[in-house]
Amino acid sequence: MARRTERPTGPLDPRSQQILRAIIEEYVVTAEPVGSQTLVERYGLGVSSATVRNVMSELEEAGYLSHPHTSAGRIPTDAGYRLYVESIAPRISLAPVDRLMIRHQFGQVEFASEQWFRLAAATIAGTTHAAGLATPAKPRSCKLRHVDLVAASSRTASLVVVLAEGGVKQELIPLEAGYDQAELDDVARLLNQELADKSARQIASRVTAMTNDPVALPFAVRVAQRVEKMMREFDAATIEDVFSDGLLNVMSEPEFSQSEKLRRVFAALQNRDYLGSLVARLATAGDVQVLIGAENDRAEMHDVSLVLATYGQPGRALGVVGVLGPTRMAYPHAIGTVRFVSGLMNELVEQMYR
Amino acid sequence: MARRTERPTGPLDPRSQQILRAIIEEYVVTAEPVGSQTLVERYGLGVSSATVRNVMSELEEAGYLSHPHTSAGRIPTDAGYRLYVESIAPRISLAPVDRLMIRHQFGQVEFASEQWFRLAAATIAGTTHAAGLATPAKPRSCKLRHVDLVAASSRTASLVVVLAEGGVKQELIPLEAGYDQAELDDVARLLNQELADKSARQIASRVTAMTNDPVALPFAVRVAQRVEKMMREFDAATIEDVFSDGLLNVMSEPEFSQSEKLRRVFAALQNRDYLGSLVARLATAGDVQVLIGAENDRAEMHDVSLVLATYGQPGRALGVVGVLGPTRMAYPHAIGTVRFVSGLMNELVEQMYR
DNA sequence: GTTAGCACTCCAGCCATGAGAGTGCTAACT
DNA sequence: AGTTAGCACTCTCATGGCTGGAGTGCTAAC
Repeated sequence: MARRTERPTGPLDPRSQQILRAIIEEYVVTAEPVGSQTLVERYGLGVSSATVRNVMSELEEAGYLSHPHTSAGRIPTDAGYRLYVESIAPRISLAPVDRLMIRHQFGQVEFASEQWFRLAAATIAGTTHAAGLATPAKPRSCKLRHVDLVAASSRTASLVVVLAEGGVKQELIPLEAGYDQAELDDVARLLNQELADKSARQIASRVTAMTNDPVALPFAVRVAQRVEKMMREFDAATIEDVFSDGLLNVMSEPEFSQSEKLRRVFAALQNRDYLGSLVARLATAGDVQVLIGAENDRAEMHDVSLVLATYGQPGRALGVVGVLGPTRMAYPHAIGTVRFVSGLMNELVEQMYR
Repeated sequence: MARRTERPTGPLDPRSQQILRAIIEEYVVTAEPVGSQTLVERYGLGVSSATVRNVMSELEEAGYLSHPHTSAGRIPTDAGYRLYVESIAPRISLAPVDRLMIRHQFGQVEFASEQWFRLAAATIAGTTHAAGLATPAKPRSCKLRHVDLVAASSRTASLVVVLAEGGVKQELIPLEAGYDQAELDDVARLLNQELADKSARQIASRVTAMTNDPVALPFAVRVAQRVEKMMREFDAATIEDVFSDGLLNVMSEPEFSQSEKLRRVFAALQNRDYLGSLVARLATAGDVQVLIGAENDRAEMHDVSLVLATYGQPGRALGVVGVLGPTRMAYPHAIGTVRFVSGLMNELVEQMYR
């Protein structure tokens, strides 16, 4: 209680910061509690282990470190990582070697935009040895560009919907009567007149009008309803498509050798709503965002950290790239990688949309 | 050595079979070696534990059972499971409850064929509590139906390729000059004349002809090359798209609580070639195929079993559905489910392609 | 061919033990 | 006042011996 007054409330003095940093960097590689001895040995601190112990106990009291048990070394708390990340984040930039490697990988794939985000996830997973996440840059709300009807067999047609923003979706649709391609073209032309360049909402109202129109061709109405449904799906599916790569990397981390925790993480990732809400949160923030352990809303994610950044243009298309790894993660490298990749993706999107 | 002559070479007598079956069924639920005592208690064998012990040691000598150590119960070997599966496989049919449930789930999704195979994987994972696998029914080799060029921005166009078999693929393509939609339509019309209803091979030769044609429009040639590339990808990507669901289920099995083994399995699954070769093997077999433990080529898969079946029509489109689980797996239910789902998928494909 | 009985084997859990790592405190030093 | 050496103390982890129990394999009797 007497010590209460000593509790540091303001920013840490430089030495404490240095020690915190050393502890984190040591722990990140060893995955074992760090003792005062190892610290003075491996990092040139210029003080004795006793002094380090004093500092460590202050840091613990301030909430930046914790003790698995008495007489064990310290491990960083989420707050410790947070402080660390904030102190280093602004001046992180990725090593030239890594930049070069990533650039090279992106050089391979041309303009097949569908593939960018997969590549981003794979690249991130590769260089960080954690899991890479990426979503395609889906437009906010999209307009129909063009509808296409192609006979696939005598009983089915393929309905292709193309968006102004470049997306495309295809479904099969049954035909009762023996429509031939010319008739399908007529229907498609009609629908394009009615629906092209309209948003999902506008299409919905046009389609209800058509549905109630007694002279409308029933087949055309059916197709129109289908188009409306597909447009609705486009709108809803902002982030449905999270691509992840390298979850296996995370599996081999020692803290996840008992698979139960990781199982929960996987399960949480499959929940689309969760990632959707994350992106919503990110959309406002400019730079790389780091969510450490318990800073994640979900209990399942309390043992992992996320390093995320958006890419694309706020008005038009927005996607997310990021890293998922243990809280004991090489943050500088992860942040550097995510920052660099999101920048690269920005350029690519820029190039794409003029 | 004296016993050598007693070694059973022919089929097992009924009682031995019954005991083998009981051991397997007990082991499948408990995941612990099965002793002679428990066996006579829980299964009405009508003989004493000593007799069971005799039979068990015969079964072990024949290679159907094994011993983790002396004085432990028996566990089935891969050969034991194999015998068991073969003895029950022909007369397995799924319980009406399960049939109903699966039918119901398939009732929800309409004609969006793209989604069938995902649904199949999810359904299988759900009812078997193991991992569900499914590939889309990709056509053997496909013909181009139709090409579409739509301006996406002043500098990019969206190139949509539609296959006769109903597939669709989209990529962005850069425009240097300020093409407008009318010009794009012209190019598309030209390409459709040249390339429609042709296979990937035929398109390739047409495109080389165009490339060498001095009067051909450079932009049209570029697009044609792109189309050719996309067609090649369609052809190559027979099985690239394996959808798996419920790998988490397998993670929670006791034999995989040390995650290393499972990690290997996941890694093997990511290798497309492996699954491709599996499908090739399957294509010839009519019914459900079961691959137990070491029967899998890959060492990584020696601790898991696969229950697989094809669906679709041999000539046209072929896909695979299946279960991946521990060798200690509820085979009857898995086989029943896979058989039923593949039948259902057959019907759906039938309906689709007339 | 089947069964009861029994010796034997091996594992899993338990406890005690000791080494090692690391702390926290106190008293001396600068 | 801050730093350091010294030391007692705590806690974990690996080791080894011990015991109970489960299950087998064998033998002799039915």
